[in-house]
Amino acid sequence: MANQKSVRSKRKTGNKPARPRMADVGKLAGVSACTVSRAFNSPETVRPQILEKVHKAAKELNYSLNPAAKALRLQQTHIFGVIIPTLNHAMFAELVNSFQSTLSESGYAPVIITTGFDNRNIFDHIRAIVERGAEGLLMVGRVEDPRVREFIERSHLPVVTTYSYLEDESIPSIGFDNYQSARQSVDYLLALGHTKIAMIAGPSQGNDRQQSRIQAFRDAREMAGIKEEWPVVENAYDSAYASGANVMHSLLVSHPDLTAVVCSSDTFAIGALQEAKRMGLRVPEDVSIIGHDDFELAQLLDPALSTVKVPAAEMGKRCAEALLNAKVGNNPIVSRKLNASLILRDSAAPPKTKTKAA
Amino acid sequence: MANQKSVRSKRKTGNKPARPRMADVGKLAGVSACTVSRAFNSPETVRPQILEKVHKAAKELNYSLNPAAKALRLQQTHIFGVIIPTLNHAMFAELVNSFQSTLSESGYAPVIITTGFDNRNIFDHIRAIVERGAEGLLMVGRVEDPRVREFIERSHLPVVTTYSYLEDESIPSIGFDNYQSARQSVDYLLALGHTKIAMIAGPSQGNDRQQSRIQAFRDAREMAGIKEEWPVVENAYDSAYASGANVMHSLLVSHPDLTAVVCSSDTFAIGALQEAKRMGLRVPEDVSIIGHDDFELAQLLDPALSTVKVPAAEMGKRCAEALLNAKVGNNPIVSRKLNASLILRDSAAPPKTKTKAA
DNA sequence: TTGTACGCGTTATCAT
DNA sequence: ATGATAACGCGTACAA
Repeated sequence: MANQKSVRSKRKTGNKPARPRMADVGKLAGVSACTVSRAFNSPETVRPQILEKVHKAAKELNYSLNPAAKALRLQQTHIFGVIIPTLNHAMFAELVNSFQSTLSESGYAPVIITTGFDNRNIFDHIRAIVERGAEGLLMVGRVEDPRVREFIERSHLPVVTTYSYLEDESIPSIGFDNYQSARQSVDYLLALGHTKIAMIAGPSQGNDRQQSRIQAFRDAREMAGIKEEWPVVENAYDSAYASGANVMHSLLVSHPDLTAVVCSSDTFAIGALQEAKRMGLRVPEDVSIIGHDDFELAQLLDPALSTVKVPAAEMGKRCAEALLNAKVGNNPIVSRKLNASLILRDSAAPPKTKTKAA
Repeated sequence: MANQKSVRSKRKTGNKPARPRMADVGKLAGVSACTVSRAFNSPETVRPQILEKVHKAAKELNYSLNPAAKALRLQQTHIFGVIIPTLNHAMFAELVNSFQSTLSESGYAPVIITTGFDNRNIFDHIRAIVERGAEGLLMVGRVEDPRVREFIERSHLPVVTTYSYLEDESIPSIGFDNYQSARQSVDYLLALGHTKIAMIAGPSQGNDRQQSRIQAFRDAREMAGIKEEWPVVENAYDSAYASGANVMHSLLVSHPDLTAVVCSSDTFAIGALQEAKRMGLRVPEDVSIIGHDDFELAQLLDPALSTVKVPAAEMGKRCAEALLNAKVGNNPIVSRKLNASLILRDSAAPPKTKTKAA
C-alpha cells in the first residue's frame, strides 16, 4: 500500500507549486502531520519546543490550513447564508452589516445572495447557498413558496427570518410587527384629526411587510368609520426617492384635498416631502407626512420627519446570535418581537381648518 | 481492507440522520457512486434510463452534493473574499450589491468582511478570508500594510482593489481618480470666483481616497495663487449626516466669510446643506456646496446638489468580471480607470459680490 | 457505458 | 507528548 511519501511524490509536477500540507510542515519540523494539527488546534498539548519548530516550519513554507479539508473532516463550513432582496437599501445594508459584525467574532461569515424583490426564483438561490455549505440561513419576511418551506424543513438547518415578526409561523422570526408599525402612524394621524390620508407603499406582491402595512392602513380607516376610500399607491423600489416624489405629485394633483400621507419607507417620505415643498405646500401645515424606517437623514430634514424607527442593526445582531446559539449551544431559535415605534418629529400636525375647501 | 459498505456501517449511529452520500444514492438506484457523480457532472455520458433512476433516488434521499468534499477534490470553493470598510454606506453597499449580482451568474459568491475604517487589523481579516478558501480578493483603496502586500504576493490569488484607480500600483485597481474627482469640484468653484473655500472630509488616516481628495483641494488653492489657508475638517463617518451638519455649523461660525464648501461625500454635503439652510443662509447665493458620490437623493434636494458621480455599480461589476476572468480564463487583471465626473446642478454659484463684508 | 481504486488534506481514535 | 491509521465525500484514471 502506498505510503504518504510516495503518494506525495506522485503529485503533479506541473508549473503550479503544490500547496504545502500538514505532512510537509511536519517533515520540515521533524514531526508527524498529526502533531502539526495539534500544534494549531490544541497547542497546549504539544511541547513548547516542538510547537516553536512547527510554527517556524509553517511560516517558512507559507503554510495555511486547507479550509475544504477541514470542513470535510469537521462537517462544518462556518458559513451562514443570507438571502436578502438587495443590499442597495439602507435598512438591509445596516441589518447585514450588523449581522456580519456579530458573526465575525465567532469565526463565522455570511454568504450573501440578493434576490431582488422578485420572489419567484428564491428557491434556487436557497438551494445554491445550502449546497455551498451554509450551516444556517437568514431570510427576510414570510416564506411563501412551499418548495422553500419543504426544503428548509428537510434540511434540518437552523433558519431565522427577520424584518417581520410572525407569531403564527413555524419558521422562527426575529423582527417587528409591521402591521402595528404602520397602524401607529395612521392612528396618530387620525387622532390628529386627519380624514383624508393616502399611502405610498412599495410593491406588495410576495412582500408580507408591505401587505401588513397596507392592511393596517385600510383597517385604521375602516375602524375610524370613514367611508371614503383612501388611495394606496404601490411603486417601485429602485430610484425610490424619485418615485416617492412622482407619486406624491400625482397624488396631490388627483386628490387636492389630501391632508396627510403615510409612507412605507423613508425613501418615499423624503421624496414626497421634497416634492410637496417644491409644489409650494408647507409641511406639516398643508400636508402631514409620516415615514417608516427612521433613516439617519430623517431627523435632519426640514421639517424633521416623523417616522417609525426600524431596529435594523438590532435585528441583524439578534439573528446572528440566534443562529450562533443554534449551532454551538444547540438551542432552538425562538421568535422574538422587537420594538418599532413611531418617533414624533415635525412633519405631522393637525389638518388645516376647512379654509382650504373654500 | 475495509470496503465502502462496512465503513458505512461504522458511521456514528447517533440521533442525527447521516447525510446521504453518492454511494447511498447509487445503492438505491442500483449503480455505483461513480455513476452518480457522472450523472451530476456529465449527464451526457450516462444512459438516460440510469440518469433518471439516479435523479429519482437522489430526490428520494433528499441528496445534495457535499460542498466541502467537492471543494477538497477540485481545489475550488467558488468564493471570492470582499474586504470592505462597511456596508453601512450607500456607495459600498451599491458596489457590493453589484459585485454580488455579477458573480452569481457564474456560480460564485462573495464572503464579505467589514473592517471598519480602522485599517490596523485588516491583515487578520484577510488571512481569515483566505483560509476560509477565498479564490480571489476584492479590496478597497490602496493597500498600505506591508504584511498584507506580502501575504497577497505569496498567496498567488487574483486580487483587485477598487474605488481608487492607482496607476503606480503592483496590485491592479479598478476605480476612479480620487484626486481628479475632487480637483474638478474645487477648480469649478475657483472658476466661479470663489476664494474662500472649506473642505469637509472623512478621516484620512489609512484612507488614500480621502488623502487624494484633500491633496487635490490644497493643490488647487496653491495653484490658484491663494495664500490664505483653507480649512479642512476631517470628521467621523458614523452619523455622517449629523456630523456634516455639525461641521458646517462650526465652519460657518468660525469662518463667516466662507463662500463655498466642498464635501468628500454626499453624506456630509447633505448635512451641510440642511444646516446652512437652518442657519438662514441661502444655497447657493450665500454659500455654495459641492458633494461627492452622487447619492440618488442628491438631485432631489433643494437646491439640487452639484456633486461628483461615483460609478459604484460599475466598479462592482467590473471587479467581479475581472476576478472571474482571472479564474476561468486565467487572464491577468488589468487596472482600469473609470470616469467620475462632476454633475452640475444648483448648489453652486458665483460668490456674492462683496456686500457681505460690509 | 459503467465500476474499481485511490487521493484530495484534515482530524479523531487509539496505541505507544 | 507523539505517531500510525482511518475516515470525511467526491472526482477521475484506468480497467472492464
